[in-house]
Amino acid sequence: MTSPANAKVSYLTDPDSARGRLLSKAAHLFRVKGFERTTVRDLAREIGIQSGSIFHHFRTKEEILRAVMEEAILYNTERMEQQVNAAPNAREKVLALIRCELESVLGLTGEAMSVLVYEWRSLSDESQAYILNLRDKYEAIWLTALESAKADGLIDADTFVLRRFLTGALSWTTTWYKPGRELSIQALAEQALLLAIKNQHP
Amino acid sequence: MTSPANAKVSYLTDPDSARGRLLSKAAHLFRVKGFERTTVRDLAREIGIQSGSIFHHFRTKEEILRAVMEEAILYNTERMEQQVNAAPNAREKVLALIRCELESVLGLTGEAMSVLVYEWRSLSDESQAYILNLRDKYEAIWLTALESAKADGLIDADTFVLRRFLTGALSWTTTWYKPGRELSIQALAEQALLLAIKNQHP
DNA sequence: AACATTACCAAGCAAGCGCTTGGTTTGTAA
DNA sequence: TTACAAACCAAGCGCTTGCTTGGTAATGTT
Repeated sequence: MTSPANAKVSYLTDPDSARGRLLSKAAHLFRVKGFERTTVRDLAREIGIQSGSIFHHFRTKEEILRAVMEEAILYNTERMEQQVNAAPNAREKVLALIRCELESVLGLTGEAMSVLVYEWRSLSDESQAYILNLRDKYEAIWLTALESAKADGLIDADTFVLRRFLTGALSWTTTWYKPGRELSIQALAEQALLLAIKNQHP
Repeated sequence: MTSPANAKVSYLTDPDSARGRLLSKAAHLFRVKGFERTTVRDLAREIGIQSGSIFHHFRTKEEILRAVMEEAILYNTERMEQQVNAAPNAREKVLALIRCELESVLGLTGEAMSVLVYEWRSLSDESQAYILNLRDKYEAIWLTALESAKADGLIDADTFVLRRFLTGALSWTTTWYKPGRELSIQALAEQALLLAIKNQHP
């Protein structure tokens, strides 16, 4: 009974399991302190076990980092695919992608996504290649949507350059955005859409 | 005669001096491997001295990181001030700032600027406060220019949010931009200006 | 009840880390 | 020549690191 039939979120280890708790604590510590500055003793203390016990669940510390990144990107790729398919037109598709990426960066998987962006260099070469492959699929969804928006005349800029500007702009929100009364994620997404698309009401 | 009268770049330690060489090698290694993964032995090997000799120039490893960041931000704040003052109107001022920031991120001080952005957490609390103070002055120049562009009707968006989007978009270029035939920094700056300003020819 | 598997503890090893120390070489100037 | 400081070396100390080991408790499964 490890995976109930009505599991809401695939690809994400049950957060009540030992592995799930370990991964979410790891994402938190890697985010706050960085991967290198986080010791297995820090992580063990946070979970409430001995440091050696961690290596019952993962073979190396780096494998924990890799699992954090893998889960985050698989989970968000799936969410993004769903929402982009549900959107009626190119403009809404781009808006959905922006909102999705903001939610993934600022919401539940925010810490893991930050780790994915900022702790990249701490992965081994093999892990980098593996995660890069997952990222390529994620990016393909973006480029398809941006291309169709350009075909509709909504975008002037080069879509590759635009996507990269957006990647930076959206991921950087994690350093300054505080979920408060002033600015909702939806409002933020609409501000970001203004960066990409020239005429809001054509 | 350590500082010649016709020094082109103030705030930047002479790159031929021991300290200057150490700082540029440090910026390089911190950029490529990250601060924590770079050992003083790595750094010493790169320079060609013994690891202990580093501590003749800096008291701690963290002090090296701080010096790398300090030099980069002081140098670029001065350059930015010069160019923004030389620009004739609000649009040109914003373009100059964008170009300046791209040049600082992609050019000579690129490695140091990346370190400034990505190794922030490795600074001690005191160093963070000190560098933050320098960043505030840097950001004030940006906000002034964006405000006057908004007053001229060139910008719709909230200037604070826009600046933060731009910070992310521009600093992220360091991960993908390769100086080549296809896309010059000037062209990239103009693409970025399209993000910020609605009507290029009002 | 018997077994098998999973989850964990307690202790510690080997390696690598930042940094210190005492002494030697190199550069500059009187 | 002498004087002196800056630059550097050779060696290593004390500590922390990721990870291992051999064993014990908890949790199903038959």
